[in-house]
Amino acid sequence: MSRPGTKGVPREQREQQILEIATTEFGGRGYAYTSLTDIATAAGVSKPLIYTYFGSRDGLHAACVQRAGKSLVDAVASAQTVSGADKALATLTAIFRALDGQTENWKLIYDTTLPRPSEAYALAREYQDALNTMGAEGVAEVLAGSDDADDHSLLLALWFSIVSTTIAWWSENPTQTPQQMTERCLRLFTAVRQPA
Amino acid sequence: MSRPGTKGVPREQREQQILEIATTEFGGRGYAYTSLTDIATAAGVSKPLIYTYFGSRDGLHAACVQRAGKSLVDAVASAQTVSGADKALATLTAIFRALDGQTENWKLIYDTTLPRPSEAYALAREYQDALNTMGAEGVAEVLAGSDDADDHSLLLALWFSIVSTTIAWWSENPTQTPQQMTERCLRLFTAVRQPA
DNA sequence: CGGAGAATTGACTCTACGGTAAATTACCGC
DNA sequence: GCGGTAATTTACCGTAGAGTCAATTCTCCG
Repeated sequence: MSRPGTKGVPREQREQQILEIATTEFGGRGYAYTSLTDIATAAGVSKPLIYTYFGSRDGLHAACVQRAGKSLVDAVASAQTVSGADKALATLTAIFRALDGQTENWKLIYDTTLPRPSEAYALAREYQDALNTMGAEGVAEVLAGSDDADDHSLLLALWFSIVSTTIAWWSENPTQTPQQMTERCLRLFTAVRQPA
Repeated sequence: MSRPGTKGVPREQREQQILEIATTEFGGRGYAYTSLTDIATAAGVSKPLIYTYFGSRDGLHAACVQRAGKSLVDAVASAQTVSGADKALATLTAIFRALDGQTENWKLIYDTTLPRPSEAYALAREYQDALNTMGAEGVAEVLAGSDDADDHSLLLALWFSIVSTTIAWWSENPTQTPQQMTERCLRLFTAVRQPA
């Protein structure tokens, strides 16, 4: 593309730029289908530069995941109002508000093409669990009477996947506002609750 | 490994053997992380043989998906008793019974590492949809009053993911019998229904 | 103005994988 | 027994992607 030699962009700034693009790429196509060459091209930068800054493909990916994960956790935490009843639904609402505009981050953290097991998956999983735990309290409430560990385990997994699916649905129907999503979920929730 | 020349195994039989092994490999590690060399080695057969019989990696994968998909659809269809109330739960039960021993097939059809979009994904998706539709009737019932298409769309996606997640959980806790799974789901279902 | 160090790249290596060509062996009908 | 055909392999090609080396240019400080 262009000649070698510095362009005067300081490292910190380039790193941020690369992280943003890489997050979009990794999140969009998935880890398994995103090559460093792809990212370098998209970022308008050469491959060796990425290596000098992030060490390896996995290093870059890890950096993206950390950034995205922190951002999501912060957003959800600060959006979470301590509502009394129906904590689960409140958490969903918080997530919807927090996610407005960070769907790339979400897709990165919940990338299903990550190899399992792997370092990359383990790291993403940490943030998944962190976000998960924020909703777990309300979920555990539902099974207050029971002490069956497997029941809790499965219900948590289900909660997990419900959130993921809803977000995925949202990112395929992006015209929806957080407000609308909340209302929609409330409708479905109550509909399911009512005996048929 | 061994010298060329036939070993007297007829084509049909070899094909079946390869299909079985390939299903396990594709289903286990995921499409994105399973190479033909892996499969050939696991099947104790050479790569060109697979090409002669299935044409390409995608050809082999497609054959696996068809086989697995048909088997699953058949099993679920025949296990599905027309119970009156709570069709969704009945379908889940049917799936649990049908799935006993075919978790490999399930993992293949619901492989999340498939590239999207792609022929391979489209085919797997067909069977996902087919299985999905079998439960969809009960799901639609829940929203009998509403005609909001988006509501139906999201709820269907959720149903979808609930089934997937439960199966995934099961395949990580394989000591559970279908009976136990059914009871567990019933417990969770009623627990969620009761207002907290 | 000169040079040290940061920023940046083109061009390379190595490996793994999808796919192919051609040769080899065993079986089966005549 | 013999030739045709089905079954099967070894050895190879082309490509793409991870990772590396050494050279080049800019900036900024003295």
